[in-house]
Amino acid sequence: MVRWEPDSRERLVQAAMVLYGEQGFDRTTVAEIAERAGLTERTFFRHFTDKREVLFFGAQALQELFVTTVVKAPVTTTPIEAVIRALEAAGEMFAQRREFSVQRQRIINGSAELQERELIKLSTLATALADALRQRGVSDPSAGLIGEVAIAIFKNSFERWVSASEPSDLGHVVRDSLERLRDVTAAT
Amino acid sequence: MVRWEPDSRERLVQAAMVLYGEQGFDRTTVAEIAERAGLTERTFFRHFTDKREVLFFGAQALQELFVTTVVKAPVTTTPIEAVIRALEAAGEMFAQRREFSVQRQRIINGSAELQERELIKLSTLATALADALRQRGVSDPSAGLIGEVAIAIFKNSFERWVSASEPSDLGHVVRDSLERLRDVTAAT
DNA sequence: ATTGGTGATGTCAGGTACTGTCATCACTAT
DNA sequence: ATAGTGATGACAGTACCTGACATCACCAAT
Repeated sequence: MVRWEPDSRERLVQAAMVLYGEQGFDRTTVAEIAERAGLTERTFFRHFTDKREVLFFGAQALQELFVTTVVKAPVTTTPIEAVIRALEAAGEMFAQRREFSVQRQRIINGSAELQERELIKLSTLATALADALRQRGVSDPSAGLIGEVAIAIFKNSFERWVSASEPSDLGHVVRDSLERLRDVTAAT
Repeated sequence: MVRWEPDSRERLVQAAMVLYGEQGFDRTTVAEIAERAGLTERTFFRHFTDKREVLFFGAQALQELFVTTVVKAPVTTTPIEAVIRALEAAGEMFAQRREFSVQRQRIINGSAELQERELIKLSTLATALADALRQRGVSDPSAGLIGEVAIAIFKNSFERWVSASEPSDLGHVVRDSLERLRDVTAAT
């Protein structure tokens, strides 16, 4: 007889998604989540540092995808192009989980606390991108700026992609945003 | 005999800055702050929604400055130029409080929680900027993008300005970042 | 087969952030 | 005088999160 059911982590994520979706993040307690997953509150906090983190377990994978895409781009690729390719690669990753992404975003948009967490994850991504660019020899101040702007594009594109009535290609939205940025920043 | 000393709000801000600076944000309790200000914990939470907000009381003024600068810019001004002017105006505001800004930023950089709060304030600024641009007739998707990118530039510039050994002009740093962005996004 | 170590979980006690509710009382207007 | 107001205090309670120790299926070595 097994002492515990396996995949407790996944069960906690499932339970949290359902409850956050049904009652909202604020009105869901960690005790409820744990109970629904057949576990204890204490165990929840062994798997996730806090109540919010349960929705952001995928962030590290995304960051790794970003970084390796940038680092592995051909030497002739311009910095901005390398970064845009990384965003496109992320697009493919999200394409397979559109429904999940939409639900998750709905939950996040319903809670200021969750939005804060999302923003700091994106900020970490920006820093990671900047580091990857420096590895490619991009100058220090430019790397930081490109990282930030890339994330601005990503955020903007992702918002549009998630809220679109017709499922579209995130990669295309990203390209479109870059074009728009060029138009808009062009000197008069 | 007066029942209470005046300026309780300011006293709380003062006390919080000192204690956060001395012991760090995490190891400071609201009870300590209140005691140092000669008040109770409950009163702290009447003035500020949470422990972090005490460091962000100036955000609204900054936002108003941003928005009015953008809205009042001459009709002939391009969107990106209007936004950059707003950042420069903010630069003048910060110039008079450089020491305070440096100390405040040191505190924020020492706490992940405070960084989250700062990011959502900046995000709100981006939205406000986008709204102001729409008022100027900028198309919907562009307005959002410009707002985000403007904030990316601001964040980047402010970081450099605060960490510079020699006090510099924030407005110049902003201009410099925009130039850099143009170079970097230019199509090959 | 026995033994002992390991790792995931449970149990319990406690700290701190934050909230709701009611009491207090200088000040103000009538 | 009197009643109303507004900022504060007092106190109880909830929920997030942590530290410390106990439990016990599983596994490896003897």
